[in-house]
Amino acid sequence: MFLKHIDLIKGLYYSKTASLNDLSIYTGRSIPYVTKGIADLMKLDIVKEVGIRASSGGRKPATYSLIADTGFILSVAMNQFLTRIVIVNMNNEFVGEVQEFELKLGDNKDAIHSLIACIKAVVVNSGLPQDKFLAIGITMPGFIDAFLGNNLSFLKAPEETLVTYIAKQAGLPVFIENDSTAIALAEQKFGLPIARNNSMIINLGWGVGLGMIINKEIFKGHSGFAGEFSHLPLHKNGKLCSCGKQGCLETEASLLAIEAKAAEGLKHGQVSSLLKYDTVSADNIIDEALKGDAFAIKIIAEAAYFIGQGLAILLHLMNPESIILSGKGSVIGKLWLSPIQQAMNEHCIPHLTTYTQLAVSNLGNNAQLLGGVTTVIENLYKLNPQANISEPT
Amino acid sequence: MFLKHIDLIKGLYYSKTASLNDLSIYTGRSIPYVTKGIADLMKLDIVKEVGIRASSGGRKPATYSLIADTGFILSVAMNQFLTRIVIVNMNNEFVGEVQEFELKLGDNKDAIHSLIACIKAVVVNSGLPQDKFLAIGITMPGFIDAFLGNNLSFLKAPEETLVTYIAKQAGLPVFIENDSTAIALAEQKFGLPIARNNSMIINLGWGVGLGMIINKEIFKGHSGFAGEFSHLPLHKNGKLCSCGKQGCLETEASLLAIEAKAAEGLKHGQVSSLLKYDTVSADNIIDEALKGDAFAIKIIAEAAYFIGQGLAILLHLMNPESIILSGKGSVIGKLWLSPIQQAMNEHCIPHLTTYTQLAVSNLGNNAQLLGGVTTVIENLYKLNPQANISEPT
DNA sequence: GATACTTTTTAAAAAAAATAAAAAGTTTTC
DNA sequence: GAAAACTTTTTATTTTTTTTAAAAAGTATC
Repeated sequence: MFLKHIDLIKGLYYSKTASLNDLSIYTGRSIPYVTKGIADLMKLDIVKEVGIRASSGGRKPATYSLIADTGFILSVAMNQFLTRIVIVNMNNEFVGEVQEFELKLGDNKDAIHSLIACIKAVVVNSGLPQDKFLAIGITMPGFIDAFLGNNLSFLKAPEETLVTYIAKQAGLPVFIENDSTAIALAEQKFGLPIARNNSMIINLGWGVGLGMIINKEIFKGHSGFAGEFSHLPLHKNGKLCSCGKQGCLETEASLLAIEAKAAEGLKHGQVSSLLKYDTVSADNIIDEALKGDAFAIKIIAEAAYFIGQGLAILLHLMNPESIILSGKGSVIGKLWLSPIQQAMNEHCIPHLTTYTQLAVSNLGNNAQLLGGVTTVIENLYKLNPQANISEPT
Repeated sequence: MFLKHIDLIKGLYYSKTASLNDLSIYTGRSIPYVTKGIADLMKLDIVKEVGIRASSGGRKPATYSLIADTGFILSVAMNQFLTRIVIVNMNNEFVGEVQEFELKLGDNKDAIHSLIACIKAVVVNSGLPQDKFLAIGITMPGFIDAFLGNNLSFLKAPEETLVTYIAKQAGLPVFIENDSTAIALAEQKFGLPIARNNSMIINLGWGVGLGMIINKEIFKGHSGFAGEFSHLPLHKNGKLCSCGKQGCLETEASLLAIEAKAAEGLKHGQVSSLLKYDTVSADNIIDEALKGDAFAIKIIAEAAYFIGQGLAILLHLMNPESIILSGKGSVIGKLWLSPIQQAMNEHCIPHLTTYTQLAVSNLGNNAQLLGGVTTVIENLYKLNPQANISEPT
């Protein structure tokens, strides 16, 4: 009964409020079918009617929404150094503040236990009953095997898959996804309209990630490794990359590369407001660039130009509707835009750039957290319904 | 009645012989539905039962095929210099020989009229009644707007679209497609099994074309320009490309580039069996390379290495199941393979190449012609059925 | 060589979509 | 400014398609 209507729940979740007609279009099913389904969900107290919407001519449609506290999702967004956790209700609203935990992913045998402790703490401190949580969505860097539930790069679990281990410890279903893929999911569902059909989502972070939306769907390639933008062999700089090769794009264009360049510059006597910090972090550089520090702006623009070079290649191959700058680094979106556009124009077939819009995400630093939620929603059909959204028998 | 069963006709065309169960899987419809459909098509004398197939245990299935002379398709495969035309029946068999016509596409105001004359000649000489032809499928280089039916690069028609003009002159429906896309279509339908789901089809010809198969479907991008592999900005050689930029991949790796390099080498005193030709053509180079000429092999290997460099980028981004070398140049497939594989290994993240198979097409020089046929079959639903496969009323 | 297991085909029931009609608004027009 | 014409949503009915079940026709095994 409940499982049959998962697509309606997804449609309502992503649109927040929808009419029967909207849902018929979203699900691709007939209006009578949707009408019956919504009636069922209202009987189960999962959906409620929220009002009548204006019409451009014709009868005004009734609109429906999910009931916000029917269930909650725990979204866990990890990067190399920081883990952020938030609780989200069925109206896609954050419940309480985003909580941050310093947690080093690489070279840290204890990472998985720290992670579980953080998750438990957030669940307990929320004051919400455990059975109100639908599932946990964890998003993080690395080669993720979402099917088996393992991260091939970080967080090895003892003698079972990462997902089953955390699920057992936390007492909740767990789904995992790669951080860049998660950000692409978030942009697809909650971002700009031009990001929905054919879009390249760039994750500006400690690497330069790429999530691809092709024909409205996330594309991960034959074995799940598509979108390795960060390791495109574009430079002959001899710099060794974490992947083992030399000259990868990320050796010149990631936040890590920017940090290194800043440190190098300051050591050689660069004048900059960055000098006031003991050790210069990416966050410092972002802050000072926003305040107008010339040196900070220059090294960001340099990295942006290299990203633009890579994007020119992407443009030739994929001819996307849009390229969206998202992830941690996108909060200084405007600083990236013009050098990227410049590089793209220089390196593309004439006029090819006119078919693709370059834009900064409107999701800010929340993209990855929303991607974790989306990962759960997309996997809703795998949950045993009785365990969570209870169905009157 | 007929239109409803187009998907069954497509399934039978591509598989040549199929059981009801095969067709149910192919069309995604239930067996009762397929059973009724095939019965309908048999009444219309479009399909016949061709026998009973062996079974791996259980009742032997009846198998069905299209009746070969129900209709014919004219496939026209053009390149910069040569146009090849063949008639194909409903069992995907060539009827008569492939006919070749020298026809220059670029800088030739008369090209469209020459083309129409060639088509008319083939139709008349076939001795088949005009109304037995379903449609004409024309495949050629250039930016093709398959929706409107225009080639933005070559063959401008006076005051209407290219498709409507040729259709009017030839008295038959016309569909057009880009040559590399057509080759990808042919590989998808008639090529190796590994080319069906996620495959990059390389068209080794006067340029280096790319047709992408993503999630079992041809991907053309947001505005139809995806797959511009030939113009990836990978070289700093200063060589001007036909696209207006410098250093495109095709300036080093296409048959045109190979011709130029051969001429250059011979002028500077290279020892080679190529010296016996007045002007060296790509066909000569291919021939002599096959016979073992060291110089010919060397320049082909050089070009192949550059293609491999480009493919490394493709591999990082798309993580395909396979890369298929197809098109005119694939007849010397084995000469390309090892330098391409070498370059891919050198420029890819370790192990990434192990997930992708590199293979030479089994369709030889027929890929583009088969692509023209496929273009027609894929557009079958647009035809007025009564005009061609006649339906008893 | 009878029994157990597969696969295909046919028949009956259930589900979903397409169609048609009704209801409820908007906009146009005289 | 009210009636006609047009839109859009909702409800009811019919048709199409799928699902389920059963039968038919083989193959493999002990």
